[in-house]
Amino acid sequence: MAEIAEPAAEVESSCDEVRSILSRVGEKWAPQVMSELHSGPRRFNELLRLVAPITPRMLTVTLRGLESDGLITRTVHPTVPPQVEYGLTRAGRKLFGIVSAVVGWTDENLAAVHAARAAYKTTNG
Amino acid sequence: MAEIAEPAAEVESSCDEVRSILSRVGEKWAPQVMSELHSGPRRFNELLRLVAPITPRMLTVTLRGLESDGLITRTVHPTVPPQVEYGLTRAGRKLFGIVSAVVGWTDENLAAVHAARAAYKTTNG
DNA sequence: CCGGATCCAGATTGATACTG
DNA sequence: CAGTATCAATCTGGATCCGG
Repeated sequence: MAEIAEPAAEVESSCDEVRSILSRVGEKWAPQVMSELHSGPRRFNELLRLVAPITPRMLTVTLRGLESDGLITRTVHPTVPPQVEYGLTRAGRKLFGIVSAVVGWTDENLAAVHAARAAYKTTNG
Repeated sequence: MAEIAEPAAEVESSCDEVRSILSRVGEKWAPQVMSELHSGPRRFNELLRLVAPITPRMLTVTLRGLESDGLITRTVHPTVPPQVEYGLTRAGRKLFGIVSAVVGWTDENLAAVHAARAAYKTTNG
């Protein structure tokens, strides 16, 4: 299992890959979508309601992005009306665990972040 | 110490804050800058060389962003010529630990990511 | 030496309406 | 149900030149 707080020496090596992942989960709606899928597989319109007020277009874009990086699966059931189910892959679940660590960090450091922002605003514009 | 793989229930609460942090460390040059500062305090032109080929403007923008969130400190030494030293704060070091977890994830799942991208390209675009 | 100011191209996001 | 199409607005990163 991946440990955090490792000194990290090889940030340079796969640097672009890391950034692409960081950017992916940093997209506007990605964390919420992954969070909902972490509870279990969901269908398009379920996500549309759960991740409100996301638009259909942005949900599609977000899902396609996550799918293209192998973080979620898209399963089409050839029924009438059509059913499409989205779910986290194993890799996606692991990555969401790390995102959760960022959530934990944010909770712990929220005061510090706000203080820094206020101080920055005071010092500068 | 923050543990990863926590189920994460409160992603909604501080959701915007989490996203702002995710976006911050997902900025183009932020991981490299934090990586260099993790080794110890650096001056502007040192970073300019180490994080090449970053431009002065983007280094300034990146440093200001990280500073405004309390992830790095900016210390001006009133000498001639002026010296400015940048360093990670305690919160910044912790957050970089989490970023390192993403680096680890990327190393472990690089093959899966590439396979997913290839498969996605084949199926679609 | 350490940036700031200006201008610009491309990427991201959103509102709205429509379809197999 | 599960998306697409189109248009507009905003944000981001970069090139270049300027200043304390």
